[in-house]
Amino acid sequence: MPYDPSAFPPFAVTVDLVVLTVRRHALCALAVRRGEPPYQGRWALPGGFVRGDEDLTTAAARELAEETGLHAHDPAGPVLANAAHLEQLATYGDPKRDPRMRVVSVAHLALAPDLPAPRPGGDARSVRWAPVEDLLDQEVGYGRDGEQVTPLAFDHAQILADGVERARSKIEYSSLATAFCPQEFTVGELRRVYEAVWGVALDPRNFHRKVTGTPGFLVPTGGTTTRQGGRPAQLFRAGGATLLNPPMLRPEA
Amino acid sequence: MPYDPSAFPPFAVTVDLVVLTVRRHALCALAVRRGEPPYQGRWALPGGFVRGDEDLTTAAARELAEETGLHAHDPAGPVLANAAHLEQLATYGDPKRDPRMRVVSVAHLALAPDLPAPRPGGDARSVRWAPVEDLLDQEVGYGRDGEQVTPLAFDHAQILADGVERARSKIEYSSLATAFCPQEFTVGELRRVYEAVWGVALDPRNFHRKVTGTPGFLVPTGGTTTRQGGRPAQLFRAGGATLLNPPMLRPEA
DNA sequence: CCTGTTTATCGTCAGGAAGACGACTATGAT
DNA sequence: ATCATAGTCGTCTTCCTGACGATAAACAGG
Repeated sequence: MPYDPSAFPPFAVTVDLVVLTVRRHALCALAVRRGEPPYQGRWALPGGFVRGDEDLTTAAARELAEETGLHAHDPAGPVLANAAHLEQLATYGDPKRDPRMRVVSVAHLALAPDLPAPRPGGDARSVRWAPVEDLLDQEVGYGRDGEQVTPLAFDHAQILADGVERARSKIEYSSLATAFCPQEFTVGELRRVYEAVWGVALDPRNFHRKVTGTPGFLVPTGGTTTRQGGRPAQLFRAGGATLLNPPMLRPEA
Repeated sequence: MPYDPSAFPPFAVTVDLVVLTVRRHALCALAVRRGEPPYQGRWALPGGFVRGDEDLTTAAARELAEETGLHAHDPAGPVLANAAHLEQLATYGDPKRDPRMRVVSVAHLALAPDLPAPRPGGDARSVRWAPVEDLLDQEVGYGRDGEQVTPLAFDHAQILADGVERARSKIEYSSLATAFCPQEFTVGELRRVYEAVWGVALDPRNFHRKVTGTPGFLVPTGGTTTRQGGRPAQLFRAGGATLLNPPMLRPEA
């Protein structure tokens, strides 16, 4: 394949973001409202074009920062307060996925703690956190304020579903669930993350035994807190371990 | 983002293939020799441009068929003799990964049984199966015939490493290892697949208990065969189950 | 102050799965 | 006949999990 610009068709390349967080015991995703056709007025995943001199991950981190103010977590860099986990998810390139032109979208998955000030972007009406089950509802779904939130534009329902499935399976065998937690958190808060992402109830005693017994998963900080009423809980931060062995088992049924 | 062709830079989009098989107890990948610059004469992964009206998976399947004669396995279609598992792996888009122009490559992973007639493509000198450890050797590596096979062109060493890691982890919790086997195979042959992919030795008795005790993994065909000398073994084919629960545990250390 | 409620944490017990490994079986090679 | 090679069946111990009782430390309300 010699270098011949006419030998290949030009593509537009975008990054789309599945940004997940846990709010009020529910797994939520970031959605933006489209201002122009196609799919004008419909909700979509945040994203944008990759620039000519930009790496894919860089483009995803830039879009993430623009939409949420979150920084992608750099393992080599300093520990940031507003850091989110960011990884590539999959690439979607159906010739008809965008009616305007041939667009290949490299979807990324970001996991973020619940933002203390949930002010993603400047325009509150055009960006929102929505429970993923509302966004993925097969029937027409409505948000808390009664606004229609589905179906998502383009193939974004498929992308979101893939991202949710990736998150659900990845917290089984990695310590990624801590990406949904603030820097310091309790075992109960971590358990509620698992419960929200998986949509199941977990036994608090067995969960406590499992996470505290896995070396490198949690590091006690020494402090204690009462955040939900009840007995104060120990505070932990994420340990260095990234892989959980043996994994956290997701209840079947 | 209104439709404005000048608002985004054009990209070339390619598919690259990590085609893996098990030959002579070693995990091998398909490599092609480059005929033109850049990296002329170096080995690379097979791949090519995505056509203007083509889905990414379709493009990968087309390249796979062109290079190997293998068909991508379609779960809805008939059972083909020369069927390989094909899935998207990851996308690589560093601005400098191709010195000629901006190329985004959507890498795919294919798993194939050892071909009875290992004649991939027409030109035997330009296509070969090479053990992945030779291709990934940090030092300059040489193939069986003493020919230099590393370093691979472009970022293909990274792509290959990612594909190998995907295969290694995926056979843990799925029945994907059967994709390396012919339609009918013995427990011992399946075990040698695991041993080759993971590079470890497994206990034949525990392995036998595990795979025959997992419902839906293996279906006995009734026949028996002696392929390696020794007592004849039962023949099986892959069952319908795709997920292994509990998973096959990869020995640590 | 006392009691009930909530959340956290520790302990116990039975069942299942896996690693280590002995034993037996059915072929081919010498 | 004997040995080597592979396949298959069992046993035993250990570890992990799920189910669940019990205790601890906070708060709310009478």
